Amino acid sequence: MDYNFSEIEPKWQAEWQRQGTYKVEVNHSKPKYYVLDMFPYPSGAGLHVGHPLGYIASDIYTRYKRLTGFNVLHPMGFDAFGLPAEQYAIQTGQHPAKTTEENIRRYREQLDKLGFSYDWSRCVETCDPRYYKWTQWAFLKMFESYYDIEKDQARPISELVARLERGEVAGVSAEKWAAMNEWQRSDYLMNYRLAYRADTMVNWCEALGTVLANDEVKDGLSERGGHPVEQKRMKQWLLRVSAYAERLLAGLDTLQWSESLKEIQRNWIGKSVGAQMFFDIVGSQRKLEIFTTRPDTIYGVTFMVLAPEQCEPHGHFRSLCTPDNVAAIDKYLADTKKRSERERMTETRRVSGVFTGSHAVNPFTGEQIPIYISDYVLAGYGTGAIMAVPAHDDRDKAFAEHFNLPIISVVEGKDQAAIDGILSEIEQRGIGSRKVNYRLRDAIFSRQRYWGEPIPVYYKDDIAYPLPLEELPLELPAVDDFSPTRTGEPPLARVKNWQTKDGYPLETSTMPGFAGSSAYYLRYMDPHNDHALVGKEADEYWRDVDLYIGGIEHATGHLIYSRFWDKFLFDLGVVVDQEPFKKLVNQGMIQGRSNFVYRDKASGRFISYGLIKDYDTQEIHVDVNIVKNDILDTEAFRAWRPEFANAEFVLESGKYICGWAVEKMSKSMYNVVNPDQIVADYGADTLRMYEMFLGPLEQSKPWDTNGIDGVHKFLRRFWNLFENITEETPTPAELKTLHKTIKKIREDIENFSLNTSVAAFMICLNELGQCNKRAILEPLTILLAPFAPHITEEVWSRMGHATTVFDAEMPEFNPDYLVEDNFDYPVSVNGKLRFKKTLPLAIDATEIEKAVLADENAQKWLEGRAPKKVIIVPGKIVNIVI
RNA sequence: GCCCGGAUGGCGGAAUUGGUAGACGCGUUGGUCUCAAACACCAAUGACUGAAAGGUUGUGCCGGUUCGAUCCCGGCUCCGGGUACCA
Repeated sequence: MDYNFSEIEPKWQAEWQRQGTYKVEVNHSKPKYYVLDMFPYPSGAGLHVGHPLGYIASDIYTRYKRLTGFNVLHPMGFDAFGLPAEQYAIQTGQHPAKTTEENIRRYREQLDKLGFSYDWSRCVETCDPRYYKWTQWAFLKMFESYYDIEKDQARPISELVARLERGEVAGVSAEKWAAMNEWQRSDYLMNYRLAYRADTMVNWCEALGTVLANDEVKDGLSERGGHPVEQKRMKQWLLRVSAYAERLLAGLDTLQWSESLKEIQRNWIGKSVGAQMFFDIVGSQRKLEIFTTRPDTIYGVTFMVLAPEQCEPHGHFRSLCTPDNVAAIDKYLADTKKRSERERMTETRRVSGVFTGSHAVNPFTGEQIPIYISDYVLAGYGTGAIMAVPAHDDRDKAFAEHFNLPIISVVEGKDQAAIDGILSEIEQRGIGSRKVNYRLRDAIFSRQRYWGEPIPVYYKDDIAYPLPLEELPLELPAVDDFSPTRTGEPPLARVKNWQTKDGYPLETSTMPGFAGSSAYYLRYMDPHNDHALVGKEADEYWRDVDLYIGGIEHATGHLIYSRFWDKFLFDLGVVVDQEPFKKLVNQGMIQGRSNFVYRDKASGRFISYGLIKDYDTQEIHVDVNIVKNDILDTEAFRAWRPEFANAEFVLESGKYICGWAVEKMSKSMYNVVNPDQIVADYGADTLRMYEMFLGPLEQSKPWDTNGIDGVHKFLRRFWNLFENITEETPTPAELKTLHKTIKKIREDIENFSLNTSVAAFMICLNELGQCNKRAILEPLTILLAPFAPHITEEVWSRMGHATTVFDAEMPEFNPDYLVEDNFDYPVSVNGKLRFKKTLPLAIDATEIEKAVLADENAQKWLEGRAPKKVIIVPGKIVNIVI
């Protein structure tokens, strides 16, 4: 009987579904394990061969954990809100809900064909009101919370109000609070709420008609679509992520993430420790506040610099601009504004600036130093003003050289003791204090778009009020036009009755993409709970994600927001763990491998790759699906496109060889490989094992089907062993092979070294030869089951088992089978002569030395040269030094 | 610029982290089967040299430590990723 994967695979997929093989429930008699994939955005293009890489790895791990006795939660869902569906809707008028639903169905079909062990009864879709009810709920909780610095956690805003009423908040007396009207109070509390509305500089994308978060902007262009992004002042909802900066940073140390990923997050949080200092201003009562990490260089300060925004007509330091300089300053401000946008695109920098006309006083030297304005100082970081030390900072130096300002060298290298000394003095003299600054900004939380969660807030006299929790979910209303209104308002402004029951207008912007993905891992634990995001029992059992697999591209977005969200829920007492993702593995990207044909410009014939140097040819992308091992299927090529119907070829060795290159996987390069095609040709088990065999999981690599036959051949050989299974007793050599393989596979899975484990299976079969003994094949089947679930399930049932192979137990490694009587010692004589000597393992070093020196080979070599010493690494090597 | 990571045959990649470099797979060559091709199976396969045994050389480049270095140290080159007037 042949290995008929196209019959076996659908049969078992249906059977697993019928039996609910992968359904999991809370089970206190077993240890839990939670394996999570980053859920996909269901795009219209469907899955390509790169998507499943991480899913296959996590599925192998899930099945392995289950076989070793864990109760494994392994869910899947869809990140269904997002821009592409909406862009498509604007173009075609098709409702995003409809296209999203279709895409999800297609994704689900494709995923099912690969034999994943997801518990689909726990599937969540972020655009489902039953799901986004809890996204909105968390938002309202954030709105009703503030960050208590002393307790170092989020607390209800009502506690802050109570403290204000008692006059316990610095700067606001009880009387002052009592005297405030509703509008003023709302305005004041907005400075504290964890979800707040503020007038801020935002990344505005004209083409997309919406604002974007910092992590959605790359090199001044939108991440989706690559449209230009500009800075604009707008009123927006934000999340006070910055309040959690220190906890987000400290928490990293407790996680089993790759160092590079942790480093990306550390840089993004960007903690810097230094001092906040106040400089007197000549002829003014005001002080100039700066932040520096190097207070020890204070004696080298020769000028001050302000960010341009500080000196705009309504800016903080406009008053420092003296009348004779105002004209020059305004010209400079106008120039920088224009320039900054252009420069973001070209990345060129040049020194520029203008003198304010005012001077500050160096508190340590008493010297008067000029105050400049320059665009190299950023308004958004620190205090938007710096003390310039040209001798010890490259940017300050460039500026000083350009404007002929003095450069005074004062310190050599960074000396923490000196810094601490100066800091103490600064604090003593009351001119500043120790201060920590973070680069991490609050996350902008409104998008001027339709296809997202409505923000559950309404307005009364321009004051924002939360919708009562009982009224959640606030469902996204139907519209038939998805573009912004004529006045530039979001699509929800078109909705006739977009208001509360009492007629107050609702917020018209929606939540960003990261909202729905921030707590989805919690919802999987208890997906049908109508009373809570996650119930106590479910949360206390499943706790956190033990293993999270996904792409590195979420390092500064989802993985920051999600950790923030989790910490907030922890403060609320809703979840028991402070970190959501204990261990995280980033799978590499699968790139496309394009193929080319070469058309001779003179004759129009197609020249095989090895011969093109003799012709003047034009390189043309050819569909990789009609090329195998770089050999073109010439008939398929003629059928591919009408203009090639009569193509003629110049072959080498009877074949047309194509050229190739690694490029991004994309339709236009004809290098997209669809997993469905591979599954049809080779089966899901082959695809699963081949994707793992391709190389280390974390590494990016081009998709290349050149080696897939080797893996398929392995499965066929495995299948054939079961043809005439016998009950014979295995030989010691066979048992040794089996246990060597058990050891290797178990270690490799634990280390995610899945490429070498596939190799280990192949070595195992090579060594076993035609061995068809049940005592060997049965444990081998269980071992292979995580990798190739269908074929193993089939042979398992043919071996007479009534239950699924995944209810079996993973075979244990027994070291006794690996003990050998003799061992090959490689012997090297001073690096020249090398030979192998078989010696008993259990003999002591001097005996080994004697035996080696007595060896014929060694004696011949050593003739006339006395050995100085013999180095023996037990069980490994003998080295004779002459 | 700064911070991470990497470089091994014709190709993808192994190497118990200081102990026989190149596992496993692909490709290539030769063979068996076949009228033939495909499939399958067997064998060889880093390079140079040699009829062979063997010899020489070999993990991006230069140098060092060591009996011994893909691995450790110093200095480069190139490639990938993150980040960027962050004071």
